[in-house]
Amino acid sequence: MSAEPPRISDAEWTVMRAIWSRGEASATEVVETLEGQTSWSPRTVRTLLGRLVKKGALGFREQGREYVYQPLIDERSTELEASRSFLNRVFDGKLAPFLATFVESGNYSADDIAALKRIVEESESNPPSAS
Amino acid sequence: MSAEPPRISDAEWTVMRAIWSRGEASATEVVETLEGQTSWSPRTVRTLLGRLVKKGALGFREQGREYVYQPLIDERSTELEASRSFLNRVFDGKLAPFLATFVESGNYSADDIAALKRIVEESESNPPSAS
DNA sequence: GTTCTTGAATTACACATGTAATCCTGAAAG
DNA sequence: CTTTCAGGATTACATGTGTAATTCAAGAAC
Repeated sequence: MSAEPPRISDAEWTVMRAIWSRGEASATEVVETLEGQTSWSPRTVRTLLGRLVKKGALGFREQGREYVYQPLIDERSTELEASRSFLNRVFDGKLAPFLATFVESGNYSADDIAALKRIVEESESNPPSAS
Repeated sequence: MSAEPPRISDAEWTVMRAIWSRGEASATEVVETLEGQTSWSPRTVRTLLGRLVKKGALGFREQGREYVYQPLIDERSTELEASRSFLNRVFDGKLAPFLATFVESGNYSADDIAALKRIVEESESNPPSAS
């Protein structure tokens, strides 16, 4: 029934995150948000916005001479899909080896540990299905 | 000093994992390994092997009429780099939101929880640096 | 009203990627 | 020796991606 979720490229993720974080945003606002984060020309940002519209990731309404863009895809589920696809590609779909490799390298923070703890506790009262 | 680690594409990851899992492998062996996992033509597999050599991800030695390919890049560090790059793209580099989103969806196994537990315990005796 | 400006739409362009087919060469088969 | 075959090397080709420049049209400024 529903179409496949569009594939979001690397650069496009940057734009989507800017818009998700604001709820909606005009092209100019996106450009401003991304200055300092990237060194893209405003042209480039507009190109990416256009591509995201064509892909069905963004919609827009006209506000005077400008477009105000809003997400048509859900942040959480898009992140989840990307996570799944990443784990499949690199870790055969398994979370544990990802954690092992990642954490082994020391690339995590106290926040991350807190998140882990919460997850472990939760899972104890509400166990997942088998491996 | 050392060159940038090569970017490995989606299809190339499949090939790399096949070779890492065997230590080294001839083209024919890789093709055989991937039958059943993919529906690629043997041509395609050979193309990917060639590209990985050109990228510096694989080396080879001649064995009779065939090449035997071996990894030139380390599995762990390549995985780590991919993980880092993924987290940056999708989760602003932060592990905790990734875990939250991923685990919230129920996409994890008892194994994963066990891995989490181990990590939490370890970190208690050996805390990470600040966020 | 004519010109300037600014957005959106269209076009550009090289390199990456998925997915092979074709070409070339040396070894195997006869 | 001549023909065949199997591998590697080269070429193909549409689509995606990063990164913009150019064009077009309507409102803003004279």
